[in-house]
Amino acid sequence: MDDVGVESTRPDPPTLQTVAAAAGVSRSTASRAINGEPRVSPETVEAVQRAVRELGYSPNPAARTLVTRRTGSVALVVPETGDVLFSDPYFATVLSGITAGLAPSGNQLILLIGQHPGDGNQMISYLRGGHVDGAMIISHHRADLDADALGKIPVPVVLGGRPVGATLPGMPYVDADNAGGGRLAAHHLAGTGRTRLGTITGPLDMPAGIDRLDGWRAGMREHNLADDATAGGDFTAASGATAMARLLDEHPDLQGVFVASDLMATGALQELSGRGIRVPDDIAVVGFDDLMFASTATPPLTTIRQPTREAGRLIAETLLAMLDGRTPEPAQILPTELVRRASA
Amino acid sequence: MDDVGVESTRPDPPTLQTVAAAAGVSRSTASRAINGEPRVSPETVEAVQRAVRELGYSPNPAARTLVTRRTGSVALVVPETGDVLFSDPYFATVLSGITAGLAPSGNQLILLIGQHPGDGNQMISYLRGGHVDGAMIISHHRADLDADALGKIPVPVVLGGRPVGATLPGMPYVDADNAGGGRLAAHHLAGTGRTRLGTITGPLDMPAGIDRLDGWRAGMREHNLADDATAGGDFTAASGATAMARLLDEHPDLQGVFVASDLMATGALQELSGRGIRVPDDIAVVGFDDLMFASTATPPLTTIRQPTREAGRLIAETLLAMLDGRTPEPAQILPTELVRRASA
DNA sequence: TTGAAAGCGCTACCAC
DNA sequence: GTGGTAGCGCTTTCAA
Repeated sequence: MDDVGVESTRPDPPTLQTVAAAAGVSRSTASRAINGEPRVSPETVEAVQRAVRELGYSPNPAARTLVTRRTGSVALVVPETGDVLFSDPYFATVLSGITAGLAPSGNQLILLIGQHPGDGNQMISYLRGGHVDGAMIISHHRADLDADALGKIPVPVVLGGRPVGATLPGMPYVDADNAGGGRLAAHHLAGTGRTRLGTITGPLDMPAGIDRLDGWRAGMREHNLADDATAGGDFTAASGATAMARLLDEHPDLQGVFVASDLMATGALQELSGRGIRVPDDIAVVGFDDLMFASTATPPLTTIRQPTREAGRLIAETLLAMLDGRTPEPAQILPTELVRRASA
Repeated sequence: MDDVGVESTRPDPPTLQTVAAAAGVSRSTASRAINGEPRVSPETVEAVQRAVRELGYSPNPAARTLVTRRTGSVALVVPETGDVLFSDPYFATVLSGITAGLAPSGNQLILLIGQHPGDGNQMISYLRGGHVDGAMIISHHRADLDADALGKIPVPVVLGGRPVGATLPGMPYVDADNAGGGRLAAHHLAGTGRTRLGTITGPLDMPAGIDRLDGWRAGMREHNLADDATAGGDFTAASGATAMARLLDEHPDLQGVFVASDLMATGALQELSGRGIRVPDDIAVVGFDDLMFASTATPPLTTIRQPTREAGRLIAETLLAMLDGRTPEPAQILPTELVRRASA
């Protein structure tokens, strides 16, 4: 046994060559056996598999990507800072749907999280670099979607949420029926006989913020009610409390409020409780999302349910379809529904 | 202009060859210019950069990785399901530290999240595949650390948190002084004259759970107090409430409680408030972490602060040092301190 | 069913 | 300071 190189330097990992030699076949055949191609004899497959096992071989992904032009991974882009991302259960839920949808394909999910607000375009350069086969972009704000920049992404992209302020040909999106949900909230609150109603909106540079407000206003109009009582939030609990305070100060006669997310609604409930205002007796509250918080809030939240997990799954499946060369629906809208609990 | 190929098929992206030709130099020179190597004439650099810009060239990462044997990315492994991950601000904070620590190196962070509890070993196979240059593993449970499996990872690994139930040579870790923090909590509560004290622990298959309990018990012994009142949680708010309920039922004379995380403490506070028990008058509460929740809780939490963000940064920097060929300290322990607020 | 050989795009060594 | 050339590990024609 030659023992060159006394240094305990890490040995080179086995290559396809090593495996082929050990199995007594050529590299080509070894490759075919490993990739499960049809025309390989059973005993050859067996021999190769044994060699793989014994050598602890695993294919070099870079080499494979170089020739197949497939990386086997897709990106999930979230142009929010980690703080926001991790404090809203919406993300956990949509992410679980995405991983579920992606699972059968064996693709690896690469999560790109914003470091600083507004560096969405920096992420886009990552997508252009050929690191991934496709991408999903969720929770985007208007500023994140520079149509020119997005257009240069050389891989399929699916959006979670309608793009706002940009036309993006060939870039399908999956969204909930936010406007329909806003209308549902309006109808429900108006249906209780309350007439002085207001809303706490999401960020108005996001489709989820804009469309829920639009739906709410449409509903108000249908009931001939004023739609002027609004305060803006940013989907965080703190902003919900602040907005609630402002709404109360400006409209002391308020009887009901539609809050555009459950997380903000928890903040609003806290503000109401702090002021000794009873829910729903004094003011009725309707939320949006129906995740976690809604049923455990005090009182349990009446809310508009959107199928968040299902949306995640659909986003992933749509991307997989595109990777497969199929052309998906340009827009897939999921229904929302009212869930009655105690708060309204 | 030849117009072969009528099909509007996506044109091949430019390669180094294309750039070199456009700049009137060889591939070698173009490569050096692009990688900022010293010995290239300024005018050459200029010409190459212009060609890059005009062609919209970006280097093929697979080809680069194949020859340099560096992927330019590192993995963050979190063997928790998305739900847990996204509901505890601990992760947001440690993640922000990690991205900050990684930033100067230009490495891309790849987040590997558990899909099902206990598939930590599946992630390990990803690490073995040569996709990344190194890895960080945080929030690991005993079951996630199979020493044999980890030993086969061919890249540097840094652990966030002391490994439990396994000796892992060459695998450094960064941790807070959890035991010290537990003792601090014991001293503080005992120092208020309360004698009937209990604790809500974290998961006892995690170092953070074990060590905080050990420290607490040591502190209790030093004050000659009984340490039998304990209930176990899993670091979620819900488990904190459940454990608090159990503790109250089993020890009606309880005067103070140390809860091993702020998130669990919020659950405990809710349970106490629901039973009409006043904090700190009837029962004093000390938490652990000092993130977000602690100061906004009702009442504001007295807690043991650990430098979470700093830990994240240190984890990243330690990994970078290893990628650089340096040998880091096998263990880096960060100090904890008592933060006095209203709850104890 | 198998093997030989070309080549994916890039870096790095060597000469000049 | 620059160019030629070999080769990273793999898949994929093309022949046999």
